[in-house]
Amino acid sequence: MKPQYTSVWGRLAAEGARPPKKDASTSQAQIVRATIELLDAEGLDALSMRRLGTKLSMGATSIYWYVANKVELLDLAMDEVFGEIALPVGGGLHWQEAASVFAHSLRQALLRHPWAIKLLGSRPSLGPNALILAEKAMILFEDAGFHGPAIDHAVNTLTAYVMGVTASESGWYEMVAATGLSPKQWLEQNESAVVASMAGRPTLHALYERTRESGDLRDDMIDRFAFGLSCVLDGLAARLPR
Amino acid sequence: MKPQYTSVWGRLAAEGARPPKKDASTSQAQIVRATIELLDAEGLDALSMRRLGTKLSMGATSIYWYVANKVELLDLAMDEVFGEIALPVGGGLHWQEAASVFAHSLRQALLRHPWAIKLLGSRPSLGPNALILAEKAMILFEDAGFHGPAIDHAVNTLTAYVMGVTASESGWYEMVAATGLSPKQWLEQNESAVVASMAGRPTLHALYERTRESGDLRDDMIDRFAFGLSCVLDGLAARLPR
DNA sequence: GACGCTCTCGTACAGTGTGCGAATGCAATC
DNA sequence: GATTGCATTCGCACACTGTACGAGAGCGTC
Repeated sequence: MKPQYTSVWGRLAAEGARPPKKDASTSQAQIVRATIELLDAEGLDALSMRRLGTKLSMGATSIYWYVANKVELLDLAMDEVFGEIALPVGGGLHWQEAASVFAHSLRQALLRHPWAIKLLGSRPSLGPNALILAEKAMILFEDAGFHGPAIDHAVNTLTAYVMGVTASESGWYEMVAATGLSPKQWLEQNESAVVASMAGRPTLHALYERTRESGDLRDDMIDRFAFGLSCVLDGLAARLPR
Repeated sequence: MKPQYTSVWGRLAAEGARPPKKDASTSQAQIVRATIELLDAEGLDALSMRRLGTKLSMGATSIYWYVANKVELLDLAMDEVFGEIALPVGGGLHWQEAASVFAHSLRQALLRHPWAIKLLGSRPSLGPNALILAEKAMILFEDAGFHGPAIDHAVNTLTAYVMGVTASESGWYEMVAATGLSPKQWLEQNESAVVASMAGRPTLHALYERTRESGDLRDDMIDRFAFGLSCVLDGLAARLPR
């Protein structure tokens, strides 16, 4: 039975101490950078190999010399995003502060690259930057005093929360952006529809009113994020063995 | 400026008290049901209008009589999933128990329909079942004693956590399933690659060893889920005004 | 000059979502 | 019963997708 590679990383590792083949790897880096630019600017659906090729002034199929296929390219782009995320470990910070920095950094990276959030659910992250980050996260909670499986559980709880909030936040932004309206305009324009659908749902309706009247929606989102984050961190602290 | 509909729900609400046109809506229900069957059985990528058409014994383009386009169809399917989720409210349960039931139910629904998790990040959920669920969730935390924005924050914290863990859990299952191997086999087969990539990352490596030696991976996943869930619930409880 | 290796790209194939317009079937009206 | 009109189906076409294939270009080494 031949081995089944499920990602770039598996393939690379299996090929052994890979000869980096300098030119090829720098070209690959350029391709990945262009990919991220295109994704950031126009979204996941706008990325096609042909468009990427013209952006790079090369034929669409030439890209395949540096990259096995489109999902591998996306894996590489994802790992680049993981490289942007800060996790200050070993700097004398209290673990809750370090975890908070990490959480905010993760959220911001995902909001900067909304396409990344859609890919997160699709495939596990096993690239070098993702592994470095995972290792740092585990060290963070190990130093905090967790042991054994609890380390893994703590890391997962925190990242799961951040990924979850950020996914819905970014989904909301994208939907609004798709109409070309500002969030405030969107709320006003859809007022009748939303209100109608909320007939008989007073609690939801009250939330809608609060949202519509609030000042800056981005600020609300940050408050919301901070609320949940402190819940998670408190819950983790309560599970620290003493 | 003509209104920009961003989803089925906006369009339906704007069309006013819609004449349900009985035949059409039952056919739409059949289409949605077939869609979900196809998605469950073969995944998001396998859903094409042509395949769905043959499954329904109709031409691909006939589907467009009942459904405006593919993303609207997916919105409808998503809302069906929301309909499967239990949230026992007003039954005399302690709020933490009810929240826990909800969390497990949400996780299981998403694991039953792994495609749904990938769509969750893409667009906000505004279908009728989603709204009912949101309303129930807000009532749950209102009854628990939260006030004002904290109600919304509590709901979001809990659902964000569940969505986040479940996304990575299901991503892992999908990746393993794509190789046709069992999770145990996958770990064995990829041992050398994984271990190599974890050189110099002792903490991560220790996690890998624990995972590889553990009995049932599904059980581990449930433990992990329960750990984070209790963190979140504890954190929420600590924020209850008293 | 001949080889081999790295790299580019044109062409082609099978597939996608969906707009359009012609065709069908069926119910109500004359 | 014939005719009209509407609901519904569907074949075709278009522009587009990822990528396999194979022909070629440029270049360093014998």
